[in-house]
Amino acid sequence: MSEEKNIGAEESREETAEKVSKNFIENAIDKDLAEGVYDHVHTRFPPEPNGYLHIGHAKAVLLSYGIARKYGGKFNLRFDDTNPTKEKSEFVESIKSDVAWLGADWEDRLFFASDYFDQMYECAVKLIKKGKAFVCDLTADEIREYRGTLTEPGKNSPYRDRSIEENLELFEGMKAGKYPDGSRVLRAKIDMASPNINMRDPVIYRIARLTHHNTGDKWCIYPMYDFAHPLEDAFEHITHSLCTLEFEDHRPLYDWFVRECEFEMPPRQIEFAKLYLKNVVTGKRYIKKLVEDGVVDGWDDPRLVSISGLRRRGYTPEAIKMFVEMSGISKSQSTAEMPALEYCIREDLKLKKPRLMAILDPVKVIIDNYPQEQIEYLDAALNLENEELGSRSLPFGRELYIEREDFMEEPPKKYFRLFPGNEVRLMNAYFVKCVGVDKDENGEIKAIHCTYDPETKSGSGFEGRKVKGTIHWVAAKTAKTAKVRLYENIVDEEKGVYNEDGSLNLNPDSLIEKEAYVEPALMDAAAEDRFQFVRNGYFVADLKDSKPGAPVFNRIVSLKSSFRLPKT
RNA sequence: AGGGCUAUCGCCAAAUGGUAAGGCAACGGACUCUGACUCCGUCAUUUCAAGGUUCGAAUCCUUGUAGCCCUGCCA
Repeated sequence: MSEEKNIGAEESREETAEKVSKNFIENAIDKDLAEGVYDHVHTRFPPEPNGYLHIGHAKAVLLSYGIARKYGGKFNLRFDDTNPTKEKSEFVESIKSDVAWLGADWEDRLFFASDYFDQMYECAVKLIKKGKAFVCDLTADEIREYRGTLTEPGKNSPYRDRSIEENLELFEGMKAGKYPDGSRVLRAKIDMASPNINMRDPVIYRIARLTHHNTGDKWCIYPMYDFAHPLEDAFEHITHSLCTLEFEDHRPLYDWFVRECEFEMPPRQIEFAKLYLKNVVTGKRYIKKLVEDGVVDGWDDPRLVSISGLRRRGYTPEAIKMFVEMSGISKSQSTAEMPALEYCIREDLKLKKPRLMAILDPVKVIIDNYPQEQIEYLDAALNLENEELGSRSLPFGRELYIEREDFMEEPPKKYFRLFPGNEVRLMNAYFVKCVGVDKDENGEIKAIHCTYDPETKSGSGFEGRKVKGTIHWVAAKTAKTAKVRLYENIVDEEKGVYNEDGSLNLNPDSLIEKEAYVEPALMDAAAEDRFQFVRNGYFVADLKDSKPGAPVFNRIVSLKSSFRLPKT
């Protein structure tokens, strides 16, 4: 216990030293701690197990977990499973796996709202006994009518003044299954004229004979979110219950339940803005349709921003954490841009991962003055900026592949790659000079002829002359092929995410698969190994489709580039 | 008789009455065996608007404006 606190305190010092200012939630917590409202911090992430987590949830997970860590407190994972119509065990498993992957450690504190159903029932009884709740026989439609509107007050239910005894008996009957589904509800007795609609005698229990993923058929009444959530927080001794902005209007109700149920250390709800990404689809119904239509390869398709999709795409938990921290916490509705996320993954992988060569769009180069059958093994560093990564043996020969875009027969100004008469460096190897081009009958380039200069070998210390361009390559004779997948946004950013009818405006080129020539060392890649393919971007060996000796590479993100071919 | 919340650079975001941080993006330039990285420089005389208070206002007051959320027996 005290050891944990020390670790937390140490981190707190480190992190505040780096971070100039705190966010508004940390300020509020500081104040609570200073005023003695709480003497510790305990947070939670409370998803409903009704779907998969996405990048937006990552903010909520990492924020609550991060705050707990920062203050030397605890963090719970709790499934808010009070509505069996939408919830499945499949989702609790995927959510647990995603939260764990993100690095949020709930230790032994995994909870289910449904584990508290007995306690919640007791709280409801307590409210009835205090005259603060009543059983209402109005139909759903009638309740809606009685509720009033945004601009008009509601009116009291005719059942509002039932005696405590009658309410107790009726509520017990509800629990015992005496009444049909939907025939009665338990409501809090608050104020039908409140300008806050949430306070107009909200429903707190409904009758529904549904099999619950956790409690089975034990219950035929289920508590509503507004009643259940504050109780869950209180039962777990949560201090700061962080949630998103749309629950702001529910806070008075949250506080009302906590007060009326008479908890000793009431939790405090604080709301923050969700994290949206520009031009990115997160809507459940849209993604569901993409999956059903076979447009994407499941909820973990690398083009999706589900946590599992991001993982398959090659994003790291570290990068996602960096992104969430970079985006900041506030109450103003905000939409981050994709390049910020891309920056984070590049930044994370830059020094950590080896940089090798692969040719995505090959054209052949023949080095006329290089011995016909010779293969030469070069020692090439895996990452010039991180020597610890070591080097690999890189085969070089007379015939090579280079990228088609690295050669132009008639180059524009400032093109300093390969063109007739020009000399470039083959990365990790020699200078080569273009001396001619073979074409077929259609004028398509079949091969580029070069000569090389043996004196210019990499690492030889050759200083005789400099060359403006360096290009990457793979030796033809030893090249292996691997499937690569290049991803773009699944929707068309230029013309807009949505069509006029509300459907998604899909980008037909969101996935391009090709066979690439790769250097032999890449064939050892295991699933989830990440690399930089020099000048092409960062790639990951696909989690699902990579087989030993036959990796499939997903492009995580391209490299930044300021190179622009002048328009002709 | 509506209520709640939010407005600071293209995008995030700090500043807690003391003279507009930082990051992403963008744009110059240097360097370069990745047109990457790195480095250096540019990028809000002004904080939604208009008034007011003050020696001093993004911060306080007034009046507007705009955006988001709320009328599930969903969460």
